Amino acid sequence: MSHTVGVRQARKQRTRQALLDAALGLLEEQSLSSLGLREVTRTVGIAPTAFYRHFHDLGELGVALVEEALGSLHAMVRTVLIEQAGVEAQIESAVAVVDRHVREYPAHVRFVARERHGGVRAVRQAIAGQLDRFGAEVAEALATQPAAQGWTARDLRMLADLFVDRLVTTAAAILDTEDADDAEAARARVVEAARWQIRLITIGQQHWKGEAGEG
Amino acid sequence: MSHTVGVRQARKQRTRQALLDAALGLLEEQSLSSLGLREVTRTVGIAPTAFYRHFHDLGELGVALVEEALGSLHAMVRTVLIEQAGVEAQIESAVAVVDRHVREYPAHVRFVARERHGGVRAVRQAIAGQLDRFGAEVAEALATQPAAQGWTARDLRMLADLFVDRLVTTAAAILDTEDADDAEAARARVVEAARWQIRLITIGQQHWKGEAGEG
DNA sequence: CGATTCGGAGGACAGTTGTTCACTCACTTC
DNA sequence: GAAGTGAGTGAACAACTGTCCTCCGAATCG
Repeated sequence: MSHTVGVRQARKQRTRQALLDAALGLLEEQSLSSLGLREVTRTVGIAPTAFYRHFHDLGELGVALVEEALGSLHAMVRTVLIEQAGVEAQIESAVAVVDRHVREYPAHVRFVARERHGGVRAVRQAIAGQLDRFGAEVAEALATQPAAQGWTARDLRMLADLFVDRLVTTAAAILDTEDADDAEAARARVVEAARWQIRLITIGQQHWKGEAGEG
Repeated sequence: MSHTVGVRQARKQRTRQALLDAALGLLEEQSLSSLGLREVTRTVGIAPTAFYRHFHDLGELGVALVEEALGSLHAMVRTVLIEQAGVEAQIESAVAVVDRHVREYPAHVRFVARERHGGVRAVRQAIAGQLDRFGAEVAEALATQPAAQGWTARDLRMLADLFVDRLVTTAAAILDTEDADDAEAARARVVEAARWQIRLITIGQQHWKGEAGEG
């Protein structure tokens, strides 16, 4: 009973992961719609036909990559918005989480930024779906905060989307600093600008009702 | 002296434009790094080798497309921020300009959104350069407004970038509504959300000094 | 008018692509 | 331990790619 999972199935999942890893590596310098099936299998070291044992399509592989890249996103909402107390601490934490995530998984972030509006419909929809769920979760978390009492669900959602878009844009902007003159300094500037911008949005949130009470 | 421009040069520029148009059309359903040179010349109706008379590379064609797509951007700053008086009118005007621009040039907008983080470095840099100039111009325009008196150039630039990013994101989001169930309604929701979000940012701007006076 | 320039045509080149088919052979199952 | 499953192989297919070279013919120039 030492192999309840099955040697075969384990080996299959290992080459499946190898395909995902190889594709992610190749996608650092091209986009999914130009990636070749043979290109991927060649870098893994298997025959081209073996690819079909795992995916019908390169698009299907792309969707799997989206899951891998954005699946861990949801745990972050809790980390930032629930475990932290105080607006300033939340801003600091949110930006820090993004910064750290880009440093740890640059290829995943690049993939999402590139394919969010890329040429493969299925992948675009997968990313849009994940970000939509993410926005909903942030809105839900915001609703529990004292600063958002009395807000409609719709307003909370628009605010959440504003935060999410800003974090996604920030992640992409951090990546772009990699080939700058002084990469680390440029990165610090982007992160600082993101903190400033989110703080400004928060101030807008706090004064919303007083300024533009909705009819 | 009726042909000072030259029949030859005019014909050349006409096929050059045909190449750009054909490429833009093909790029609606794929990304630049997967676009084929022969694919483009085939839809134009010329021999593959004729391509080299106009561009060394498909990347070079891409850079030309960036110029075509984003070159008209700078005139918009004046339209929105100078010709309009009053914050509310400016917000309305900015969002309306984006909405109209996406409706008139959807392929150009899609191209920019797709290639902003796409697989061709030269095109990425061209887009980044244009958006950078755009941000600088918005910051400059903001500086003339009474609401921004006493702000540092750095703060104005971060605020401008926040506006620019929001408008770019909105343009891309509008495009995504094209294949929704009720496209026109979804589009209206996106536009309304953008207005709401920009209004909130503006409120943050107005209360910035009072809340977080910098040392 | 003659000479020259140059946008475009057409053929040919070696490589690459996705997909098919029949196959092997280690693992699983009974 | 025999039968069956299924991940991976390897050859072959037609279709396609970017680029090179030579050539044509109309627009330009002196």
